[in-house]
Formats: sequence, C-alpha cells, structure tokens
Amino acid sequence: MRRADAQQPAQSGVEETAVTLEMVAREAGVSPSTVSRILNGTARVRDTKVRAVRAAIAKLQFMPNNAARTLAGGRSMSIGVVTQAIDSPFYGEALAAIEKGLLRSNYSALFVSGHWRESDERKCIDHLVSRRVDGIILVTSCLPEAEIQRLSRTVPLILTGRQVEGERIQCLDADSTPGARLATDYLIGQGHKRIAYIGGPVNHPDAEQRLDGYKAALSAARLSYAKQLVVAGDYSDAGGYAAMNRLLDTGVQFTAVFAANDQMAYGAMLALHRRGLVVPRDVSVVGFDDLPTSSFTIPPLTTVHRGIAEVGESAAEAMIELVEGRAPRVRLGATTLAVRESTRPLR
Amino acid sequence: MRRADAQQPAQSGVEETAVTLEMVAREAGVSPSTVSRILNGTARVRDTKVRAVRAAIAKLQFMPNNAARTLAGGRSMSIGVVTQAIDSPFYGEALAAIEKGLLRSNYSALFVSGHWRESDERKCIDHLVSRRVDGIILVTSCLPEAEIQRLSRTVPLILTGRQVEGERIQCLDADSTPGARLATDYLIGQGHKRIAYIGGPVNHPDAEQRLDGYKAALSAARLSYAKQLVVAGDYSDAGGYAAMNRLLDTGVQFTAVFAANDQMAYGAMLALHRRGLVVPRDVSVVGFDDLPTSSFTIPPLTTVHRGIAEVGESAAEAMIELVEGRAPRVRLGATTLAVRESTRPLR
DNA sequence: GTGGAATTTGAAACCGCTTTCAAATTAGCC
DNA sequence: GGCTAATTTGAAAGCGGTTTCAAATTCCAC
Repeated sequence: MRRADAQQPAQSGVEETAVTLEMVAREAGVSPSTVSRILNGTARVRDTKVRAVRAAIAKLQFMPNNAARTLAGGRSMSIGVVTQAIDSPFYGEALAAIEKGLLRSNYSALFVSGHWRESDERKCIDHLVSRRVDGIILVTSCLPEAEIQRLSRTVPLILTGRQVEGERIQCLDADSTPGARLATDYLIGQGHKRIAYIGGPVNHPDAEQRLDGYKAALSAARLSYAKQLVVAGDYSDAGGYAAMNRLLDTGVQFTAVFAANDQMAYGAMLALHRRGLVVPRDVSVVGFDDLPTSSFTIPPLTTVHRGIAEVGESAAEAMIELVEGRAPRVRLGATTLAVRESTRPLR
Repeated sequence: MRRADAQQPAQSGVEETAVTLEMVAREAGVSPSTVSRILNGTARVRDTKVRAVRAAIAKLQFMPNNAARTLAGGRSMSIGVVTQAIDSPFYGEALAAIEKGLLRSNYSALFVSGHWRESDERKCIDHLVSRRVDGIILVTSCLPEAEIQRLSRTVPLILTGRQVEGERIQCLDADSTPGARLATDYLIGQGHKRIAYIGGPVNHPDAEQRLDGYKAALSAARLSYAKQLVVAGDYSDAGGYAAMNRLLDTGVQFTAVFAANDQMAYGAMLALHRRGLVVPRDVSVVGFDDLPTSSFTIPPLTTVHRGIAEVGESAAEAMIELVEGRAPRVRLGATTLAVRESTRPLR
C-alpha cells in the first residue's frame, strides 16, 4: 500500500511498523510458541529462555497485537458496558466503578451508550458483539426481555436495575422500591402529610418501582394517594424544573416533594427558589441516587443512597467470575437515606 | 476446551458458535472474497450476487468478526479516547460529544481514564496501542511533551487543552487564558475590585492559563494582584468548598470570586451559604466550563462557556479526517460568558 | 461472429497470535 | 549406564477476515 518514495528523505515522523511476536522469538532465539507461552503463562519454560525472551521484549518494546490474540484465542479480554448516556452523573459514577472493578483483572471495558432509544441500544450491542466482547454489562437496558434472553445465548450478561431470567444472565437487581419507600417514610416520619412526587419517564421499570415505593409508604401510613400531587419528569434537571413548575401552577398544597432522582430534585429546587420558596423552610425535598454533587447543592440534598459505585464494582467483578466460568457471588450494598439539609420536620 | 457432555441433554442456553464470512459465502454460492468485497464496497460485484449475499447475511445473521478484520485489514476502526476521570461532568460532556462526532463514521470510541496519574495514563495508552486503535484523542494529557511526540510516531494524535508540535499531532487548543480574562473582566466591569481567585491544581497547564487570564485582567484594569486573594483548589467540589473556607478564615475582604472551574464554584457557593453569605448579594461568583448542571444551581451560575460539546465533536471529526489521510480543518467555537444569576453589579 | 479490452470472480497468501501434537530433551531410578 | 517417564520445545494448523493476482466472464465494436 505505502510505497517508499525514493525522492524524499526518510521523515522523522514516519509511522513505525509494529514489532511482532515472531520478531521477538527470532531475537531471543526461540520459537514463537515459546514466546506465546511465556506471555500467557500457559506452560513451563526453561528459565534461561524466559530471561532471553523478556530481554528481547524489552529491547524491541514488543506489544502484543490484541486483534491477533482475540482472533487466535477466541477471547477479546474485553467487557462491553451499555449505558444510556455516558454523560449524566449517574452513569458516570457507574462507569467509573465498573472501570475500577475491572482494573485488577486483565479485562478492559468498552463503553457505549443507547440514549434511551431501543434502536440505538440494539445498534451498539451489535457493535459490541462484532467486537467479540467476552461479556456485556447492561446498566439499565431498554430492550424487551425476550431480546435480552436471546442475546444471552451469544454472550454472558449482567443486568443492573432489571430482573430477567436466564442461565447466562446475572441480575444485580437494585430494586428501587425499598429506596423510594425509605425516602417517603422518612418524610412522613417528619410529619409531612402532603408529599408531592416527581416521577421518572413512564414505562420505565426503574421509575415504576420508585412510584410503587412512594405509594406503598403512603398507604402504610394511611395517607391517601392523590393524583394531583404526582407529576411526571424525565430524570433530567430541566425535567424536574418543569415538573415543579407545573405542580406549583396547579396551586395544589404540599410541604414536601420526593423526586425520583437527584437531577430532577435539583431542577425542582431551582423552580421553588425562583418562586421565592425556601428549601427546606417552605418545602422539604428528597432525591434519589445520591450523586456526588448532591452533597454540594444549596442546601445539600437529602437523598436515597444506593451505592452506585459498589453496584458498578460488584457488577464488574461478577462479570469476571462469569466469563472465567466461576459462579459469581453478587453482593449488594444496603439502601440507605443520606439525610442532609433539604428536609426538615414539620412543626 | 468445552467438552460435550453426553450425559446431559443439550441445553437451550448453549453458546452459539458464530457465523463466519465463509459460511455466508457457501450459503450464497460465491467465494469469500466476493462477500468481503460486498461488505466493504471495495469492488463492483454483479447485482445478482450482491442480492444472494445480502440474503445469506440476513438469513444467517452474519456479523463480521472485528478482530479478524482488524488483523487482516490493519485498521481497527476504533479511536482511543483518554480522559482523566470518566465520571466528572466535564469529561462526561466531552466524551458524549466525541461519541456523537464519531457516530456518522464507522469508527467507534474506546474510552479509558488516567486519573490524573502519569503512570495510569501511560498504562491505558499502551492498552489502546495494543488494541491497535487508529488514532488517539487525548483530552487533557498529563504526559510530558517528548512522550506525546514519541507516541505520535505510533499513532496519530489529537490533543485538547494542550499545544504540542508534531506532524501527526493536531491540537484543538482551547487556550483557557482568554476565558479567564473574560470572566475577570466582566467582574471588574460590574464594579468589583477585590476579586478572589480559586485556582486549579498546580503545575497544570490548563490551570496556569486560567490564572494568567485572571492576572491579565487585573493588570489591564490597573488593579493590583494580591496573593492573599488567591487560593489553590483541585477542580473538585470539595476542593472549592475547602478553598473558600480557607479564604474566609483569613478574613480577607472580597466582593467577588472567580473559580477556575464550575465544580469548585459549587463548593465555594456552599461554603458561602454555610457562613450565611448570600450569592450574589454578598459575593458574586463566576465559574469556568459551563457544565450542564450550572444552569440549575442556586443561584444559576455565571460561567465561562467554551462549548465543550463542540470541541469534543470537532475533535472526533478531525480525528476521522486525520486517519483517513485528509487534512483536518479544526473549528473552535468562541469562548463566551454565560451570564446568569450568581453575579451582580457592585453598588 | 470474433478479437480484445473491461469487468467480475476465485484461489491463495497473509495479518500476528494461540494451541495441538509430536519430537527432543531432561530427569529419575534401578 | 540404560530405560522409562516427565518436561520442554518447535512445526504447523488454524482463527476469520482482506487483498493480490491471474483466470474467467462479459462487453463492445467491427
């Protein structure tokens, strides 16, 4: 392809041709198989040769070609991670955790995002499959159950925030119901009776669980569930802002709000602020997720903490177990409420 | 490796063996070369065969093995992206933008993070190289210049937030100096004379530029640069919080603060809030980066907007040009100040 | 209908590594 | 020292594509 141009002098920045395992073998005076064995530790090799090969590798600065390894070995040593939006503090935290969990292993992560669109998610999963990832972690998938099961026949799966049966599927089910229950219970315990709810996107399993938890807490306290106190959001700051405005516009009375995630809580707090309402004096606000920023909002946000980081890390570790053929043991941190300054007891 | 266990009945969830190009060829009654040509559009193929192959691909659900393609073709069709922390709203936005910029091409991104540590960054770059990425985008690199230049002989590079010479290096230099100047000028224009500065990590080219901009603005307005008004942070919320507390503890007077990034501004605002100081009534605050959340802080933050998203997208597009051998034309959005509610005119 | 150019095709080499299999070496033991 | 068993090693066959090169077709003008 590239032809040597005799006219021009050799350029300093010319592309270097890669060092191959064969060159290392020749340099060390052994066969390629031996080099491979040393590289992978797949067999004993006489000590003198090990040293010779190590030296050759160092001298030549050899770096194995991953594509060749994948092709020959049948494993890519990489794990696909599907999220919905790589920005978004929530996924950011999860991804960082997964990266960390994979760190000690030789696997590395391929991050892709589905943007909450089934077609996008499908496309990027195909992408991962064609890259022959050894496993896929689905951090909240939008795909129908049957499709996930079908996918699991191609590659082992770990799901978070979702429960799907399958022998090559492991669920780190971070059921949101108890967390939502916890948050609402807390507000009720603080004497609040008129608690508004800003929900997540409709038809979203996760969001539905949070609504369920809210309802369960109300009914356990014999408080009636009032439709006019519930308004839908979309898990974004702007959505929370708009939702709170809609709520205020209806004139319905409430002393507390539970937002289905922290970002919407931020938006809601701003909307309250704009109307001259002070949190928590006039309205108590609780969020869900405990994003890193939530300790630094004004006021710092009371929110449901589920240890996204632990879940992510745990998912990564479980995935390694899974692809190595061991039985993954999943541990899930407890859901707690981080009580900060956006709530206060009523009266 | 896997041995068929005659005792057990075939399991429904058994791993499917992948469909290969050769199987497609056989199914369609053509040679593998022909299938390859159709796949890549590298040569004309009779229409009847094209249709037969297309049908076979669909029937068999063929998905090319990326490792094989990379090995044979010499290109992996993937771009490495090195950031410092995949969480962090700043990088999140940049990564999402890069992902978007790569979308229309056939390239995909491999994200890795260096955690502000040279050794980590080196390790993950090696990782990318061994994966034979076709190019690397360094979103703020910690590495010494010489090392970056050496790397560029292996793979073409795009740097952001940094300026390094090299024929296979493209810099999207988002010099921070003008932005910092803009922010400080604005505060001065609003009548502020005692403007504190919360800086980024020391020895960080980016952070130094911001300090330079701050100083330049002061001196242009014939205001003296006072050491006691300057305090170091680390680009994190917590760092900004601590920095502001240190500043307040010294008792030094100021009516405005310029924080070298938005996250530190958040922390600073909380510290002010805790001491009963109201933004912007008592102190005006300006940040840098214009993170998505900054429209939703209380009050919404006045901050330097550099269009991280555009930079990221532009970097991705330039990278494609670069690896395809065309000359990249980089466009950089203008740096502007997003004036919101955290600042007010003095008097 | 025919010759020669242009277009389509397939065979085979190769990309760089892993792994099997059998040969070569070394070790162990009587 | 000689024989077997255990350990090391290398040759060679893939892995699943791409690409070159030459053969086979098709096309066109006369």
